[in-house]
Amino acid sequence: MVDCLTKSDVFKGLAEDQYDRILDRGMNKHLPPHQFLFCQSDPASQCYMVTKGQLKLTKLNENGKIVTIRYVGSGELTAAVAVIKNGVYPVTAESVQETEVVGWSQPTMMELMRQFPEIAINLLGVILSRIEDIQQRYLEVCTEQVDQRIARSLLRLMRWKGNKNKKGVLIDIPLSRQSLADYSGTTLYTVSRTLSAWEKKGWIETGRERIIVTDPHALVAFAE
Amino acid sequence: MVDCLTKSDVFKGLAEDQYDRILDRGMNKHLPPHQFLFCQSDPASQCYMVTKGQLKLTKLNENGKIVTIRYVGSGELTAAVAVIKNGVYPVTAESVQETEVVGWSQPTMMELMRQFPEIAINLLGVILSRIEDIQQRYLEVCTEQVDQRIARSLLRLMRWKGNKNKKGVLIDIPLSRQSLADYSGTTLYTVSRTLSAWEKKGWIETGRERIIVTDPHALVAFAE
DNA sequence: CCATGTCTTTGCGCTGGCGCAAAGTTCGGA
DNA sequence: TCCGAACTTTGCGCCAGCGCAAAGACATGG
Repeated sequence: MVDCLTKSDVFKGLAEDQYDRILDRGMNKHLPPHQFLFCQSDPASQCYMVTKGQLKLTKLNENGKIVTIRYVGSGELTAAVAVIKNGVYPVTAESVQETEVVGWSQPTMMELMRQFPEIAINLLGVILSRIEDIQQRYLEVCTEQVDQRIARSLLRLMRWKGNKNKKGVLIDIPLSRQSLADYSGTTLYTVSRTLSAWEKKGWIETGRERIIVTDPHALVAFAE
Repeated sequence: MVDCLTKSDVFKGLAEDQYDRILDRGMNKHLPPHQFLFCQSDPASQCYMVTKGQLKLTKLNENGKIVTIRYVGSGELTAAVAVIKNGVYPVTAESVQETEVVGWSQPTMMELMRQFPEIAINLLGVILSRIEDIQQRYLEVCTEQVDQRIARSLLRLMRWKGNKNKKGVLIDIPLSRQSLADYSGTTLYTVSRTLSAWEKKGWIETGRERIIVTDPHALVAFAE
């Protein structure tokens, strides 16, 4: 039995007891912060649903340069590639904080999809949203200036994991300048300089691995 | 009845007569060059399979800057979003040359997927490959230099639609400097300069909207 | 309370690549 | 055969953003 607040979109439309049975077929795993769940180029054996915490999906090029493809939060599924193809993981998954996941092997997932055809259809929908997200980010990185991209990244993270408090909206994961740079397709230095400028303008408030967006409206306008 | 050389991966595993019946459920469309099949932000009503020619999928940002997401050739499916979600097309599809497609409406596709569950599974596989492609391109545009990206784009197009002849491998679609720039996330000028340099080195041979890769090996090495 | 490691900031110089402008090339149609 | 439109090339100047270096801020454990 797993303590999962958000039921994954992949399993929506299923009855509670069916959902429980599906969870029982999976393997629970617990990850301390900064632990790898799977690595790029490893054979893809399992797909995972995050039940607590969050994963960061990154991709490396030949020269060791890194880029963050997306963050995966509670209730979200990842490594769908392991469900269908006998391939390798195209990305690396690393826990951001303490994180819990449920993993299903390829045969198990196949069996579940046959038993509950909803799942395949839902999975299609989830993956399509993901394509749209990465296509949008591809467009941005090709056509937008660095500071616009940083603004959009912040807004994206804010919508995904923003916690409203008296000061503004806190992005509720440990987020270093380097992490934000990897997520925006730029460098540590440029992120630092840009955030400093925005802090002076009163748009955000920053701390060590912590960002509060105090004026989301200004950021949205800036991102155009 | 449609003259389609390559059967789409989406319909593989189906018997010939089933395939024919599926094609009969679709609507044939013929497009002259540079015609739009559908436009970004239009309600997504149909998904399409290309049976002849090729489509270019592009995406615009707010300032009118354009980027090419991918090319779609004979036998490939596109606008899968129309199958599952009641959303809008996230990209614009434009014919490169004279092109023929078959289109299916959302209800028809849903019905076909229920009748032939293979299709949903195949579709998942196709879409996953597409995610991997765009994720890889996202990595490249974030981490690689412009000339490396142009090299990779050329190689990608070469593998996709290369025709070997005595001189080398001809990329067999009309491909302007501007198109290659849109596909590589750079500008017309930079592409022109880069191709000129490569031509001097004897790696390629160029003409108006035409590129022959005479030394693929050198290009591969350059792209690292 | 200090020590050590990690994260952040900022000055500075450099350069990859953008984009204008203008000339050259190619193609199709009249 | 000539014209005009579309495509391509190249010189030139400029600047956004990179990345080193060095100093500062913050957190954790002994």
